[in-house]
Amino acid sequence: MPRAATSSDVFNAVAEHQRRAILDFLAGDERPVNDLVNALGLAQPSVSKHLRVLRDVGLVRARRDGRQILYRTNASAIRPLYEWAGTFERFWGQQLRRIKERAESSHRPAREGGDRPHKPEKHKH
Amino acid sequence: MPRAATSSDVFNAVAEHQRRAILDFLAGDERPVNDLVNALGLAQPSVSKHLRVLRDVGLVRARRDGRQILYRTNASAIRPLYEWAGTFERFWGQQLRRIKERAESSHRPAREGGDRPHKPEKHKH
DNA sequence: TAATCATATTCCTATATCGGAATCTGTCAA
DNA sequence: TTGACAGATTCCGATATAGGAATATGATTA
Repeated sequence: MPRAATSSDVFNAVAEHQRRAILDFLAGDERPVNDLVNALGLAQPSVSKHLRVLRDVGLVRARRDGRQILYRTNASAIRPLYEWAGTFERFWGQQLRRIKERAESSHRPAREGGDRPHKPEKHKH
Repeated sequence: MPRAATSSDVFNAVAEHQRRAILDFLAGDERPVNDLVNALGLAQPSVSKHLRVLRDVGLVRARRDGRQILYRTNASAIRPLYEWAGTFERFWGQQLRRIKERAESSHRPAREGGDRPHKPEKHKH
């Protein structure tokens, strides 16, 4: 089995660096494709293909305006990502605390039982 | 050029559904590999390979404890993702407002196309 | 009508991938 | 020691990819 398709969900679509750059550029207001080509320095077909992927997963919206097509980031499609990442938020502080503790205890060679019973130290035989 | 390596950055590593499941499971406290095998119903080699990717980008930390190796999610590595997604936060409300406006004006013969580029009326000639 | 601009699609190819099966490494117990 | 357990690694194969080049579609203007 190969990797999941880039257009299978937001996570896969957003994995590509250039597509994130496109979303950044298109946040706020709509722009024609050519603006992206100039701003990102990519070939026009590349931009079109990236936009296709982004549109397939709902990350951008498109609207024709005469000759050009105006794209705009659909920010709400990014929310699932934001919320998933946010579920780890409460562990950030926790982890920083743990690292700090470890750093402090490296000063003193003394080992003492902590408040939390953690598994036996890595020991070698 | 193929897709960027899964272990090239957090975004690519996290694109895979099973790896997100692993991160969810390993948030909070450390667990041996076998717990993951049982919890996710994946083959052991698959789990090991996913863990390898996650470790390469710093999303998990490993520690040997006797026969088993305990893994734990390194939540802080998820922050870049959270912060990138967060830059779009201010557009969510904005966009919801726009959608609402559009819905309200749908009573009247509103100009302005939908979310996809549709063929405009054949113009007169 | 033809010419031109703006964008999309198709064809091409090297490559990283995921899962499965088999195998290897390392640790503990008797 | 041997055996058993816990994980990691290697080999395999089908597949979706990203970029480049060439081409196609669609809209406007002369």
